Amino acid sequence: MEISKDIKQKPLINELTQGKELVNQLRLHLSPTSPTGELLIEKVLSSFNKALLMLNWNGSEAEAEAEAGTKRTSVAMIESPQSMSPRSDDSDLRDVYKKRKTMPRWTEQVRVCSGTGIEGPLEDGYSWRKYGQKDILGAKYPRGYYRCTHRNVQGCLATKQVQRSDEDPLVFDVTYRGKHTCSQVFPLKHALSAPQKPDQTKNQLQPLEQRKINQSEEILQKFRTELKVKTENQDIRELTSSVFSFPSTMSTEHIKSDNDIFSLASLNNAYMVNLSSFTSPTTSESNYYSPCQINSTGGRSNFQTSESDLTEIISAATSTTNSPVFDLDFTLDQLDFESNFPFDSPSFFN
DNA sequence: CAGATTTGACCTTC
DNA sequence: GAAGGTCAAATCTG
Repeated sequence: MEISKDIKQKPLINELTQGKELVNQLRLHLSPTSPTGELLIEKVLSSFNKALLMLNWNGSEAEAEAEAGTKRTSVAMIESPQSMSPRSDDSDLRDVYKKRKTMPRWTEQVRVCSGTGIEGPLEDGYSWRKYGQKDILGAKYPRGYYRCTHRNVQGCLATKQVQRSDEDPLVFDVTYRGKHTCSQVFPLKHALSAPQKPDQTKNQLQPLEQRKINQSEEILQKFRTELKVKTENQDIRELTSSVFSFPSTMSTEHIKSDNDIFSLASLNNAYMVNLSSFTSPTTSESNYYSPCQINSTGGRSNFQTSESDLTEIISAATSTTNSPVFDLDFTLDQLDFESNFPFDSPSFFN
């Protein structure tokens, strides 16, 4: 019992740790003349710490693991992408398997909402290409193998495996391997760009910079929305609703500062872990799924929509009343999407 | 026609 | 030898 709880919490703890790390990086690259920014960072860090505390995390274990993962990653990533070349000799192929073993690896369980009308799969900000599928012994459903679309071009070695759960077909185990080294700052072709509807000229008319800002906000919105997903136990739900309520003012302001380290790429990397994409999870499925969390804008109706619509909903992020019918009942507090919410109010953290 | 998916074959690991 | 993971040719799709 306790063990399974640990298993559930581990990814969350890793995420929080990574979040802290990123905030620290942001701090380093924040203009020293921005006391407001510094204050906000303090508060975000405080929230992360509180969250970790709530998880009864003593800090050593997860941090060590997260760090190990990072280091392992960097080792793996430095290697040249030769493995993508066609197998020319045996040593090349063996390298691939060696690399596979040393790559950081983590698993996420994601519950999805089924819907018959969903037009397409939800993206996680990265584009994946399916390169294989395998029937797994003892598993009802085949396992799908995906790798980064930019593997050939940029040598990005990130891969993931999507395995549908036997017990609950709405649950997918997503195993990620390696981190993205590709510069998919905005792989927005699908995920983060505004829906390319003919009548929606918002993006087309906006200057590039403004679009970037909006996209950043979308990412953060998505980030905090996604983080709720994993909060399958109610204790944490409360936690996330406060901890991850990044005010949009902050996101805009900070990302606009154009500092490289807390680039959108790293942000993307940070939240990527949480966003499991379901690009055709299994070939045998005719239904498309989208993670429930995407629909965590507080509503209650059985929500069937395209990914474009999802993006729209996320970016709109106002006061819709849709929500999944599944047991994951993340009703977001109104304040979550209230951009004017006094995030820096002292009472907020008390 | 380019890029994505499918699927059988092949490779490594255990 | 079985199982998991990857490759790559064939096929599909927009």
